[in-house]
Amino acid sequence: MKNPDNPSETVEKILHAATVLFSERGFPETSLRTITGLADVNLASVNYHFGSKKELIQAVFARFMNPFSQGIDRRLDEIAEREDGELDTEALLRIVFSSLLEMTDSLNEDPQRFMRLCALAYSQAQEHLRHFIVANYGETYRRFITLLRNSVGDGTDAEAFWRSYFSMGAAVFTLSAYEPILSILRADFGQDSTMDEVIALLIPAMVRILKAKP
Amino acid sequence: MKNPDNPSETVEKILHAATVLFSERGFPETSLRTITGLADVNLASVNYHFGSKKELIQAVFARFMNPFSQGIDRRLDEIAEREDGELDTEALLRIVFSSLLEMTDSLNEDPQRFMRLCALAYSQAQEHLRHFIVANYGETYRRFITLLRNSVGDGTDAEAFWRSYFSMGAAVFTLSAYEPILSILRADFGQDSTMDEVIALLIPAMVRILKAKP
DNA sequence: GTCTATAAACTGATAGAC
DNA sequence: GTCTATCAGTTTATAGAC
Repeated sequence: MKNPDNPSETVEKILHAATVLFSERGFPETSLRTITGLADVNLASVNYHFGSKKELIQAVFARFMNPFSQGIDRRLDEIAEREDGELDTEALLRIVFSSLLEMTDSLNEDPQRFMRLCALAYSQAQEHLRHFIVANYGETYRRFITLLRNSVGDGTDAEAFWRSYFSMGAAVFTLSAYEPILSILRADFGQDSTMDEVIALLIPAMVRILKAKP
Repeated sequence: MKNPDNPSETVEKILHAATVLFSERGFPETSLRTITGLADVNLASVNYHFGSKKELIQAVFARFMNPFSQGIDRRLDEIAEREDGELDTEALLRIVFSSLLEMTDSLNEDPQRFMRLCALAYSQAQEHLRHFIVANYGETYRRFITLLRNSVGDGTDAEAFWRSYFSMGAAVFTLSAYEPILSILRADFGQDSTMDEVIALLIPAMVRILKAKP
């Protein structure tokens, strides 16, 4: 992007439209024409402002990931400063989810959309995107995962490693498909759940996966 | 397909090549030219044998899903016939995983490939595919999910419902990304895990998610 | 059933006027 | 910074010869 610190109105319109369309259809299924059409800007403006479609995809992620990783780092810093800094498994998971919701709230975007983009980043042929994410946010990720490993207690490294992916899968899968799953719950049981309620069920479930057997 | 019961060699070559390429790149990223090139058949043969790219995608799924759902039904039938038919949560999960591995083994395909196709079916714009799966295999799914619900004990329906999706996410996410996750385990810990070992860790983790609190 | 050739419709990207 | 027009490359799908 030409000037990431002061995005023009056109840039913001493109980023929002791209977020909506990418999360609903996937990256290759969404053409630049569809994005510029929804954003009501000229087709050529994507290449002018972002350079290419790949760089637009990365910019969409950076818009979410920058405040998200900063939120996690800030919360970890605050706890590290305190003498009695508690860092049990549940507290660490709460840090992630509160950072996630704070970020989507301040961007005025749906958390499900961001989770869906994350799922797409790992299920579609977007090698450039995974490299971009690891290169820019890998440090915060490694800091967190080390703390998480220390919080889950004994057990072999390989066990703890796979359990962390089991719990990540539970979270990413459920939250990225939140709306369709919810519509099944409504149809089959006539019930409803807010995302806060789902996260309240999800956190203890993740703790139970992550913790070594009692 | 013209004659699903006796697929020609051309049809089988196309289905295998499509399985490999779709699972590695996703559906829209894989062109019919790439598929017919790898299968070493003529470009026009896909439209001749399957009608369209959409129907090819559905045929790829049917090849896996038919023996998979039949395997689950057969095992459930066998247990239902026995007087002492045990149907606890772990036994039900073992039925799914043994049906999965039996199916991929008899097709001589990689289970990870099939799990990756499943993840893609729900993360890409393939509405037609999700309809196809629900229409053709929904009955076995509902039979299984009812037994699973009965096995997990008390708790509200909404809780049990969300927990079943948490555990499904843990399984689909981990197994569909088995190779890339394994390469991280090798790089960071110098360790290795077979898929059988991962499933052996996964089943108790899923049971712990599914079961209401002790 | 298999092939070639081609239609018809997209795609991302860019040159150049304003 | 925005626009039109267009290029060059791709895609799925099909018509028609063999």
